[in-house]
Amino acid sequence: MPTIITGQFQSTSQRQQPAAHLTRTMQLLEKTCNELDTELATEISENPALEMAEECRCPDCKQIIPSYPCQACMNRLNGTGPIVYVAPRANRTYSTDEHEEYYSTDNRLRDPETLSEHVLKQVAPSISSKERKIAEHILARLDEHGFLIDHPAEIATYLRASLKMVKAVIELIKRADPIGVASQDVMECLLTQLDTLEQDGKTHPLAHNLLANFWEQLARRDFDTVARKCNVSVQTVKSAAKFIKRNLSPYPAQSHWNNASNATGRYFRPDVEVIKNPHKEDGPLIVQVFSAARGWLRVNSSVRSMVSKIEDPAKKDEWAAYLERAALFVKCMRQRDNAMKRIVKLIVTRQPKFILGTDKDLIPMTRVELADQLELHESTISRAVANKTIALPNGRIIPLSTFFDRSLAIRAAVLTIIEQESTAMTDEQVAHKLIDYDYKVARRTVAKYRSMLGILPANLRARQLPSAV
DNA sequence: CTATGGCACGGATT
DNA sequence: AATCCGTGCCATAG
Repeated sequence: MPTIITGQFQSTSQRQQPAAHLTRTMQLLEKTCNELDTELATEISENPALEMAEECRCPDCKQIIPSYPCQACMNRLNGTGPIVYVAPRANRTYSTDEHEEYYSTDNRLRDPETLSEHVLKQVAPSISSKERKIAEHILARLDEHGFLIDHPAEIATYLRASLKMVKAVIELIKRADPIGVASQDVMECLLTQLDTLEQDGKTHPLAHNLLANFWEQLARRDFDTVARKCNVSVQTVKSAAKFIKRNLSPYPAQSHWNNASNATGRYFRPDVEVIKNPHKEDGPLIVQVFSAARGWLRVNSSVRSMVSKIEDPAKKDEWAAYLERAALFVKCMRQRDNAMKRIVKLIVTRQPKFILGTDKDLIPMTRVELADQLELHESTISRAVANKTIALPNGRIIPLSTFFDRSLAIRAAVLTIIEQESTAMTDEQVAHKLIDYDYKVARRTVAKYRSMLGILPANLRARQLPSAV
């Protein structure tokens, strides 16, 4: 068996590759490390010729090593850009303090669980099976903020349930952990949260009235008018507003996990992790690409030697097929890991400032550029990046696709401009200011970015930016 | 009259 | 081929 660890696949048609290898590798490439885990488990259980050795081997040089990463390979790579290596998920070294928390207490990293599952778990025990079906449907129809898309009546018709029952289930869900989830709008959500707080005895006398009747004025911080109409002092109104801002969150999904861009969830355990060099402060970044579970995946050698001794031809074929399949799987798995490694290495090499710095340090790049440079097909990059997440040294876990976000840096610039403004700037003015930062965008586009950032328009933004609506 | 947001078009990206 | 993104045009609110 020739070794394949250095194998790369070419997009050129100069040599017809066996399709099975290629497609299988691509399938594996699409999977996140969590999905790969289950894939691997079934493959191993179905195929006796495949084994997961306990010994720890370096995926690069294949030497037996005491722990990841392979010291020899690290030394070899030292000095030339980031150190990137493939690591099994279970075996982690480099547990600096800040790094350790990823795997223990930090609840962003518990097992993957979507918002829907999270809520369903809470309400399920106390409802009937019919109600449960309704709950499932409702939870499947939440938008990215955690609001209900459909009208309750629609749901009732669709599921042929009574409107009363649907409403009851919604009420129940609204009281579950991200309080206010499945509300129909911001207002309903806030009121629900306030209600729950009141039941706990924590409340502000003015809060309810303010929310229900003076939301508009509150949003534009027009405290004077409110104070006059309520017949109380401005100070009281301000304290009530402060109470609201501190204790209530307009978007239920956001309080649950801060990354609003993924309503589908599964953004918890990263596929890639970048950490600072624990030995040298300014040393090369250390990057782990997580692969299948633990240990060293290989074809079981005792099975192989046994097969050659089998007499019965039918039996022999059967086992030979197992062997072949195992070899294929191992090969594809290593190709997959190798491709991931190369891609991630290039990304990290190109974006050190973003990884260590902030959003505005992101250098725009496209998948095509990477594909050219790595001599891979652009769809290969797409697969490798899709649905994957990366943990940055500062603890944030973001989608790998963020690196290909054309406008992230500009949005960051918009944010800083507006934060530093003395008087509220119109979109036009912001657009003009952006030229100083070497960004040329239309006024309309600034408006889009602004709303993406959740910043109110200039006329409602007299002084500061409350993060509401 | 000005600033903004909705709609939709076209070009780039995947 | 499908999707995403920036932008222009136009209606509307203040």
